[in-house]
Amino acid sequence: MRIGDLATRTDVSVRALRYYEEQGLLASTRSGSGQRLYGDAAVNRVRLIQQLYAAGLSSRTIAELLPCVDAQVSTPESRERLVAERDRINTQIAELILARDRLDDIIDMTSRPNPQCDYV
Amino acid sequence: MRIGDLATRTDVSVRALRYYEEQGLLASTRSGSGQRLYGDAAVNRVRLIQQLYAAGLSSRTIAELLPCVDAQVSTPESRERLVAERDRINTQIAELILARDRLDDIIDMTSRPNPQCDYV
DNA sequence: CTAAAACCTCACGTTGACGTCAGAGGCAAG
DNA sequence: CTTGCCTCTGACGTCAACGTGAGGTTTTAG
Repeated sequence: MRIGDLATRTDVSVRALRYYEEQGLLASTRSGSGQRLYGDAAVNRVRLIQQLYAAGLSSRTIAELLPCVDAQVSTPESRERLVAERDRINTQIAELILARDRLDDIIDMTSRPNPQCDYV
Repeated sequence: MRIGDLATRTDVSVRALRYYEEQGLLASTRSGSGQRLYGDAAVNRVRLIQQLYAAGLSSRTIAELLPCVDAQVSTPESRERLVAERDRINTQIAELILARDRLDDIIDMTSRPNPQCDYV
């Protein structure tokens, strides 16, 4: 498939896909005229990349991680890295839950008609 | 207290505090010579701001929200905004959990000695 | 055959939350 | 009174993940 198809299937922009390649996250073969060609596996690859981005990992970090995923092997260093990222995500989840609860409080607080303003 | 003290107490940079003021998030009185002065309440204010930033809200959104917090009143529009942000955070939490589980899988997968490589 | 749509490679623009440096003034201690 | 730290206001720098346009080639539909 060509880049436009992959973009449609993954709901990621063409520019982003080229960027992923530039960052070493997504490989492609080229047609005779130089157009990028992808196999079906690229769809899941892009989804994985998106998921890792969503988790707050940088291109650089993802680039260092993907070879482990591909080879299904991790060195002590990369494992340490993976665990560190997971812990960071856990921390971030906890922060988000706190913030959400805080927002809930604010919503409750400001939604309830203020007793001091009630009349009759 | 002066800005350096507030920075120390909240573990937020002096530059960030000035930025918050610039964005209308944090008020200060001024000394005769123009230095910013803060009351003790500023500490919690900054913490709230940090929490909302951590939740992914922009300065602009926070600026529109804080008056509601202060007045403990929300208009239908601001309430809608608050609920939308909370939902966004919930979505983000779900995404993070997915990503974390994915990372866990990767960690497991790459940590377990590969059976195909075992010998004797 | 031709026009539209998709693709290519530069390469500069964007955005947000600050970092950082410059140059100048303010303030408690010795 | 001066040394040293804190503070002030600009104002430019940063960084990441793309967006966007230029200028040109390729593929596809009719």
